[in-house]
Amino acid sequence: MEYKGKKYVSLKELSKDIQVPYSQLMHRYYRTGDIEDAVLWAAKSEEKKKSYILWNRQYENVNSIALAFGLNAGSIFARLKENESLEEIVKVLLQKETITFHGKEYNGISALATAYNHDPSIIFDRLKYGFELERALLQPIRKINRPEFEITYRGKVYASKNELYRELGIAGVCIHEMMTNHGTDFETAVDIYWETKVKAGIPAEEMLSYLPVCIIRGRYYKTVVELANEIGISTSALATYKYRHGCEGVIDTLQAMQLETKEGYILNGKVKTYKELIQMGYTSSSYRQVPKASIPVYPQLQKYDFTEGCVDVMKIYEEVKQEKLNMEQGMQMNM
DNA sequence: TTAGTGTCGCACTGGGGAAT
DNA sequence: ATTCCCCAGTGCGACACTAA
Repeated sequence: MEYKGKKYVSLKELSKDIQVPYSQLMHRYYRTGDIEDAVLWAAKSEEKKKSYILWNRQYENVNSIALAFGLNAGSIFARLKENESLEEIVKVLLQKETITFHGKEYNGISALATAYNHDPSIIFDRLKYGFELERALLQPIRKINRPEFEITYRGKVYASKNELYRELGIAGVCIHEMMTNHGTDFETAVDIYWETKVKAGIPAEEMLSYLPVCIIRGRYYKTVVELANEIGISTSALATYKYRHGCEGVIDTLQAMQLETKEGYILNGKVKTYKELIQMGYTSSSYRQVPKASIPVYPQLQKYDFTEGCVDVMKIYEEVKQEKLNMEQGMQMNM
């Protein structure tokens, strides 16, 4: 074969001569039959491989690096665009652990975007075409003027779906996910989110990229794990109680758990359980002489108030979702 | 409480079209 | 060339639930 005017007896010889990996060259060449293209492709693949070498270790892609170091891949991507070395990026990110912007720490770009009341998708988009964080977050979003993107929701006209997301403070991914996971149409998906948001008392201007499990006096709990950790109870205890007692949400479960009491025995001013008394040498008849008292099963919960300012968002969401899905089904039945 | 199980959704990723 | 828009994924860890 011939490459750049020079003749070679084999691909192998060519690969050796121009220092391009043989297997990639062969792979491409036998599919396209174009030697120029194959060389470019093979060289590029080699270069790409090299670009993901970090501390003498080869990675498939940025995602695997992010995974290996517990970092946000998006942050690495954004910095790679600034031509920083991979080493430097990871080092810096490892030190910070989270994304720092204007002196505040955020757990990922998505959290940062919503903190600035942006739909994360537009921030991802902007980063994709090279915006730096500052610009991506602060530059106003241009108005668009394309009638084909216009959409009407509850009588109001929005220039695009994205504008509707911004106005209602619901990230597009939420709507998209609802549509794919529950097979709803666009309007029903928006209805479900919007109504949940309103009923939960979350202001429209607050952008949501997820629904919190619950809100307790202004604090959003993203997961049950987060809540359980904070109040000092295991998630399994919470889940089991909920399951066994048929509770509807996390808040009513906690309320019920708070009221749960068991028999205790007062000994020298301290509360002992039946089991402890037996271990201490009491017999099945003598322990009955010890004065009894009713004590809470979950003492760690007693100091919390789960009624005032508590919103069980997941419960509201489930109710609204069921109602809307039934309504949608009813509509289809009538048609 | 731990273990098992199956599902879900977070946080992107990617790619194309068109107005600006 | 840039910057919006749209849609369509997707990996995998986190999750809820259940049982023992």
